[in-house]
Amino acid sequence: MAGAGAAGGAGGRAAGARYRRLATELREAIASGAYGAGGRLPSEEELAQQHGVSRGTVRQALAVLRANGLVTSRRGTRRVVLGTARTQSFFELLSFTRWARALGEVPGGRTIDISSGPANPLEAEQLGLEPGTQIHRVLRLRTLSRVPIMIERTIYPEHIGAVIAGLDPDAISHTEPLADQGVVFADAEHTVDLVYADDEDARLLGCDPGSPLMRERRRATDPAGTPLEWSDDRYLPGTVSFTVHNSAASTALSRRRG
Amino acid sequence: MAGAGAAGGAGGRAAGARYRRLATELREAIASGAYGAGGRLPSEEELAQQHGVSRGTVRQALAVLRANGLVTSRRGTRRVVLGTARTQSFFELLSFTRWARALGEVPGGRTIDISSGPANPLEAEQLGLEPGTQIHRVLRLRTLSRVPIMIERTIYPEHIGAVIAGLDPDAISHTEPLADQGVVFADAEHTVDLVYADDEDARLLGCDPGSPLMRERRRATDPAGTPLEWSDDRYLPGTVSFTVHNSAASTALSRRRG
DNA sequence: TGCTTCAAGTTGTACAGCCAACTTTGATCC
DNA sequence: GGATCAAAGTTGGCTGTACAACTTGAAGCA
Repeated sequence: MAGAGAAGGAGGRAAGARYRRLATELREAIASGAYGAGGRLPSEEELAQQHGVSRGTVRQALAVLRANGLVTSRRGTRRVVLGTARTQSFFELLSFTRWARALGEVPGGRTIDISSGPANPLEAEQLGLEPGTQIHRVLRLRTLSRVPIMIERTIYPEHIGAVIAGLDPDAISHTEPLADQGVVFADAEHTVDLVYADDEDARLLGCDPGSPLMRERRRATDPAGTPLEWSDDRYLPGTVSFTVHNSAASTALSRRRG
Repeated sequence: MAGAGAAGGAGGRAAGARYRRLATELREAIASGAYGAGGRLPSEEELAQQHGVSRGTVRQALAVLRANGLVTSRRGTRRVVLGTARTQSFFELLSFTRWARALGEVPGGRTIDISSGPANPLEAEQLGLEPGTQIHRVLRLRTLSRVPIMIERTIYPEHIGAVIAGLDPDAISHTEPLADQGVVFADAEHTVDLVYADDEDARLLGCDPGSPLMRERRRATDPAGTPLEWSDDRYLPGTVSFTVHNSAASTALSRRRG
């Protein structure tokens, strides 16, 4: 069996690459407590034989768990289980709706304003376009179980905005219909800081002007690096926190001045 | 030349693994604009020949850049340069001193209080110890160019605290001496949210009690997953922001309720 | 012009093997 | 009893090979 290939070879019953499926299986096994809290994983060789794959494929799967902070990884000893699970996915961070549902809460959204027009220089830079290019703007109030939580100001390039504009105005999720239309979100950059509510923020969120808010600014791109959306989300205090795992091996987090 | 091995084989002049050195070289090449903004990288095969390594090693190096959000990565086309550079390292996030120096500012620290004693239940959980175990506590005011920026409350398990206690009280960095003593920081989990200054915060930072602060709570561990420190850092508004890059392939960021 | 088809180029996935570096354990020795 | 050393076990690192999946641009055709 030299060179089985990705989907054409032996397995091929489910979707995705073999190592991804293996990573999911291992994540679920850990979550179910199969190895215990703080327990040791089987050796790479054992896992390879158990699942009928090569050691290289096992290592790819384990690298995923490692990056998510689920297991340790050091030379000389078997891997140790750290967190029992972290179901959080890339999309739960991108989509307010997905996130809320994963929490077991009821997401809501009221579209305050929707418009399109030429991008000002700032907006153009955020979306990597030339100033004056047509863009779409959406302002929405987001709720959890009918309670206002966050105010969301998003801008889209024209080809994305056209899809958004065609949606049901009462649609709760905007991200999911995009995915259905074949728009692929691949990367995102999130910046978190503290700002003070302006008059519009205060009116919509029901707080005082000048009161503090958690701000998350986000730029999402497709696999080619082309910006798909840029958003400025402002949360009422006490409603969210952001958690990051990083390691000496792979760092994606940074602290910035101001 | 089948199976050259890590440091024993051909190269071996500098420190670290071959793919890490290659990743650094590529990062610097990108930062210097060698491939232009938005330019294309050479193919994996070309890079392999240019640097005298196998394609597998090139791919390991590129995976690092990918995780840092420096380049795209999609099947069928050459990689495209995204960000021009992100020198930020794991340690600049861990160490206030390292971070400040990378910014070109002068870091300062005044130790307000240092003590040791048995851990209360909360502290014990944060460090993964039994309640009542001896721990060390440090309270410090951090400054940039003599201006107060942040208040830092850190606790250490005994074996680390012993090293801290032996330091010069005026030492600016605590993390760096630990590294010199052979303490290896491998992983960290950071949680960012918004809190209101208590009386102590306000007195030390020179703000009003109840005024908003950015809080970063951090747990750092060694390669085996054993906690080395737990810290609660509170920044004055407008002094910092936190940025994260994540992708559908590897997610380490999550948003949480409250 | 506009469309399809094809071929070349590039990255993704998977396999196999080898050695190095490190951890742990147990045996040996003093 | 305690320190030292050897061996086994495990992960890290690197190479080589093969094929699949995808992107792109050019050729060909209507």
